[in-house]
Amino acid sequence: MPTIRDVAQRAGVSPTTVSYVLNDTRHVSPATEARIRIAIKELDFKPNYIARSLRAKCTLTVGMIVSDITNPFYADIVRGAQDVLSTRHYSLILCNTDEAPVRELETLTLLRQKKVDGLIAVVTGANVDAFSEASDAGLPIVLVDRRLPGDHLCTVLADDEHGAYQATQHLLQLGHRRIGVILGRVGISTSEHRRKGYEAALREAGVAIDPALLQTGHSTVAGGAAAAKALLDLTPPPTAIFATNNLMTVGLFVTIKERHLRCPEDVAVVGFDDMVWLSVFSPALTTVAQPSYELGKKAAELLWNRMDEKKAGNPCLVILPAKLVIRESCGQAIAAVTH
Amino acid sequence: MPTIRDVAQRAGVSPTTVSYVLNDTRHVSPATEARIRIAIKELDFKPNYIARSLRAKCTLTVGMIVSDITNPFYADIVRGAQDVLSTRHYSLILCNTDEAPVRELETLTLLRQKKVDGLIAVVTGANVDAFSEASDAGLPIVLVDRRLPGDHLCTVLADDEHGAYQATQHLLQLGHRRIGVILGRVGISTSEHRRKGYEAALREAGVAIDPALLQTGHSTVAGGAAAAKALLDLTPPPTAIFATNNLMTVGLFVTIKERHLRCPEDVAVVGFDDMVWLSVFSPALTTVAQPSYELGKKAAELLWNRMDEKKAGNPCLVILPAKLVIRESCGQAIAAVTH
DNA sequence: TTGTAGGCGTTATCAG
DNA sequence: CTGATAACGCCTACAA
Repeated sequence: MPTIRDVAQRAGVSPTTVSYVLNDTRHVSPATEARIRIAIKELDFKPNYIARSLRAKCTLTVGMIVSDITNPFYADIVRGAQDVLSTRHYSLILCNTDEAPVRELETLTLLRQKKVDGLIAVVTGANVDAFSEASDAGLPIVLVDRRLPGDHLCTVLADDEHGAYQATQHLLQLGHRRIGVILGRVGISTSEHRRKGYEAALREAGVAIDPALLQTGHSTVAGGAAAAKALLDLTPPPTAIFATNNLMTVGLFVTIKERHLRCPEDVAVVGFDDMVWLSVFSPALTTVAQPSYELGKKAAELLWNRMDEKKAGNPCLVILPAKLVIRESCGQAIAAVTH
Repeated sequence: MPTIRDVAQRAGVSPTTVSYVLNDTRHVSPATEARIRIAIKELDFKPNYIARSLRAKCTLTVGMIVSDITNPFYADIVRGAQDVLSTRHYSLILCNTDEAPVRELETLTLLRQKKVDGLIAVVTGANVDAFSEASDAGLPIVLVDRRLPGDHLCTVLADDEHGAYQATQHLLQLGHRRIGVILGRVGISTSEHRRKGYEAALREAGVAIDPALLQTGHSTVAGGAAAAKALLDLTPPPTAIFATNNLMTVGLFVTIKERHLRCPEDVAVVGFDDMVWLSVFSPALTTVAQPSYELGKKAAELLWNRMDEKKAGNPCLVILPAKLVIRESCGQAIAAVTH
């Protein structure tokens, strides 16, 4: 691999000058510049970014922490972030935590050691101090999807509460009164917000909140299935179920299928998160569509501002709308459900 | 940020010794080691990996190029690779090409400049020379999912041909004789292999190959929908359609839904790629399941061998089995289809 | 058992 | 308009 010195030698100038033309950072006579460019071409010289990073204290790399890239919701977020960052010539180191606080912490440390210029993270909620400390130490950080208590960091969220509110309200309008809800881990801000939206809609409709109708679990297919079983085992069972994330929704359908129940005839369902394939199979899922791609995009834009202008600014909170997409899985209005 | 010198000073030793205890690379008296460790703790010193990389010529970072992380198939591959590499303390720079050769080339160059220790790629097929050159220049590379002509690089594939063969054979056994197939871009090795498998099954069954029944397009929902329309517009239309990747399968179902056709009654369908949610909605999809996670895992293992032992070895070709998962979307055996 | 010194490939200050 | 020169933070002969 040729270095800047090789180029300099070949062009008969000093490495300094080569560096300057490379970065277009001071005027160089057309003649020498031409010679240098030729040398660069001939040697097929490409600057070593590691060396540059060491010197310039800037790596053009940002860290991205999500719980699992395999979850289409996070994949969308990553893509959104990546699209804006790659435009700015940043690349992205991707890390999965699987919701494990230790891995999150290790990852954070690793990324700091690799000197990423910034960080976008979907947090587990367990490492509040570590993130604060990193931020205080000067690392630009933007959280996506979930907030951290205190809101000391820049955060981009979907309007979970309103999304859940709309979903629940929709079911209420269809005549449902016993509406089960499947929530993710307590302690994650999204679960909290979605529960609030659910309760707000019920309260507004004058429907009493039955704690037995709230089931929480890990945001996985298994977690959703377990919660679904608990709900369907109630007497009477709910006539509708609101599953508040994509994997748990799948778990719910696994259970529905296992029990040979029909949707929406036996249970109406509203999910959370949207994906193309949810609209083409039966029952096409009524769901709260999160602006997943935009979440990532917005997070990256905020991060970029902070990295670029070095103006840390105050922590900010951006909330993007979530909207209900009505399809078949809720069925038609039902008269009065009396169990 | 404290440096190794700060630690040395605080412990009253030379930076050298600190470095040696850090890397456990030569014997140090217990007493000094203890002092050093205390200093490290007190200063909360963490080595700067950029500096280390520059010196050690090893970044503990590998590049991963896929066409789109938003496609669950690639997300799985990435996850598989990541799981094995993170165990080895490597992190991963993720890049999307969207099948654009230019972006692929830019990405390759960028990753080389960032001095990744290795590269895993799903190639577009257009930059054969660039990849060879990088490999010749000493960059360990493993291709996944698609091969490049000449097979000069280590490659991990799914058994596309046999997968497609099984799918087609299954449809034949059910009595179908006019079987349409929706293929991805020609020029991508997977399309070629899947076509071969399809044709082999037909040939074996003594069914003539009708070119009108082969439709190709971009591996997107839109591409799949277009191909589906072309097939369904034939007279007579095929009684079964084999869609050879996940996005195109969705496109097929979009079209089926638009035309108010029933599956499997009006058209039987076999897809490619499996995902949890495909098994819970109706019609549950019969599909050729690729070992996506294992593809990534295997690729990373091969890459790791090359990076670790510096034994480049010969290019190798690993083919992982793809297996047909039978569900409802093919329906029951039909007597004899005579159009 | 420990330390000195040089260099990895760039960039940036300062001087010419 | 151009060049020495000194870092950036770490590793590793070589020397003691």
